[in-house]
Amino acid sequence: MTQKFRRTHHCGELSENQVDQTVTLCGWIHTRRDHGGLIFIDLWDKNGLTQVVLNPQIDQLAHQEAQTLRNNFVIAVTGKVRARPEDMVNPKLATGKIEVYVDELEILNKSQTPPFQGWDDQEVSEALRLKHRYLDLRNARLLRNLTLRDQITRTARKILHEQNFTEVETPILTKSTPEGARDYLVPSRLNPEKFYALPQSPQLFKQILMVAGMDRYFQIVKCFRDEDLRQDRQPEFSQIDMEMSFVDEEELFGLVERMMAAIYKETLGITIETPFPILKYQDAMNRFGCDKPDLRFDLEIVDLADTVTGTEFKVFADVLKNGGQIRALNAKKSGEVLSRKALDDMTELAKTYGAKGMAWIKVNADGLQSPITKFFKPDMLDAMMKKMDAEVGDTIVFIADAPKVVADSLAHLRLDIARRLNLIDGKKICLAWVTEFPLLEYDEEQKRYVAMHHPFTAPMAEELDKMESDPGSLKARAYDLVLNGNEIGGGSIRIHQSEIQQKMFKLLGINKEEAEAKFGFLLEALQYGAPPHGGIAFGLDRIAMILTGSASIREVIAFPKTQKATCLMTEAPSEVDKKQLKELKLKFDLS
RNA sequence: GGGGUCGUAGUUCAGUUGGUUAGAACGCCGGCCUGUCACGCCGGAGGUCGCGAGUUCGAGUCUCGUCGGCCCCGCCA
Repeated sequence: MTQKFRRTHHCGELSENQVDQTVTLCGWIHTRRDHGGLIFIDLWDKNGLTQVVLNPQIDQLAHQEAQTLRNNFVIAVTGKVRARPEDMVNPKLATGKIEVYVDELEILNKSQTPPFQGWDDQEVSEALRLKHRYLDLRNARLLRNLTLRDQITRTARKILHEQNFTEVETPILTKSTPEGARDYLVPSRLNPEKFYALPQSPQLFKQILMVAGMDRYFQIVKCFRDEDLRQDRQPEFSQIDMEMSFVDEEELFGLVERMMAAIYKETLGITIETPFPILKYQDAMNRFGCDKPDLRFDLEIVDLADTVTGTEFKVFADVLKNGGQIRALNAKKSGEVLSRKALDDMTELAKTYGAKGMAWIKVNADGLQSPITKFFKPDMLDAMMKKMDAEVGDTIVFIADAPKVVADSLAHLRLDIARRLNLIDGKKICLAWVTEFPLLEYDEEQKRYVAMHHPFTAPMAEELDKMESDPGSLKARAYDLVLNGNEIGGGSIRIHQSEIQQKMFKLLGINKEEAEAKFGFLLEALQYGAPPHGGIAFGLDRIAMILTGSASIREVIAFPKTQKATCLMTEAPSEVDKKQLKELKLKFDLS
């Protein structure tokens, strides 16, 4: 260190206890108030602010030098801690009862005028914040977010180590595994025309660690998926990834619940209830229209098919005839809030999920108000209203369409209604397991089944015999952990027998040669004493986002990417030297 | 691939029906100031209105294209 004095304290830790001590503080000039005679400086580091005072009567030289100081300069000051007189105490500052009278001032570095003061809570465009992330990260909110994130990983590591887990690193340069998201590819110089892929998850490696007898593995690990970004999706993100041998759902759930409880306790001081409720996939879909329901409020979907069977209302009749559904939500006591305009907006929302429209009935004191009541006979209308438990002041919204459209639309309308009616208690924490997912989904485009979770997920034991006869009805030993309507983790009990794994590939339309080429190493490993095993992976960024109450995942990532997957600070991705391309034997097709 | 929205001083924004020299606040620069803590007072500098076409006597304002930020659909085993 070339500076004259070594730091003795952080800004923000001095109190009346250090009065009369000589201290050295280092930090950034947050604000400077030059009174001509006295100069006050609020000196900042990540621990807080301390006011330092330069008085020409104490040190002429330091005071003179302080006149050249500007915001954002990095300085070291040495001086005596003084108690502030009663009337000069600043109650807004943690260190407001003291100040440091400077004897010596050293400028450690100057600074350009920054484009914005990171410390302030002034609204600055996110693009500018990302370009100068080093300024932005000084903001107390972001510092808190990153600190909380650190507390999450620290707690997870602690709990998992206590439970005899070992953290093992798996490769970042690995093999491209189709089935799933797009891979990020890395060309291999030593193997021209061949590529590594960045892992979408350490899935296969952690299973192989189980074959190795590692017994309990975890890793806090970066994963990569080359898909479009969202508020809660980045191309590189972090997982708390774990896998256990000789485990079943019950044991795994218990362990995860202890980990989540510890995380809430350590980060926010909140005690959460365990065990978490378990919701079957099909029930979640029927009641909430999605597999990650927000359980902080009650509003549930009601099926009206039985009630409206035989209706002459063409829209409903046609949907029923074509195997569709008619389902509805009752927005209780929404009379005032769900105006005509609001209902129009909700219709637009439903349309984004493929609905052709949204029917509604308002239950007014003087009768029903609706564009569709005229199409129904009174007794059918009565039956519908009874089934919906409709009372004066309620609004019923209907979606009639194919099952997927009905589910998607109503799931989002449910959230929309909750926001409009203020049904969500922000303090509530609703964690739940969703289980018994279908093993397979039929992909219309590819005309084949694809794995809903991934192809290594075990089917439920009692259904093994159906693998050939009725694959579409198979259920998986897969589970998601849902927190306030967000999927924060997902996993499964895996297939540990190579015969079953091969059957699974067959169901997915992956033939022997293909399976061999893509996953041969796993199939081989499964033949050498693979224990029964299962695991789960948590989205660390999402958990941090929810625990910090952040609006976006970018608020809990130090250096996030934009929606076009670029980094505004480094300007990655960028063009590279021709020489580099040549070494990699890469050329672009410019046709 | 598609839909929406935003882009004006360093920053956050205003800018009327298309009309003279594009404004404010904060920040910045200079001066004054010994108890401020969002210090105060006085003065000053600072603009390719994202970029490119077009319409018009005249465009920050209207049209088209394009680039970028954000939100969403598709996509995300």
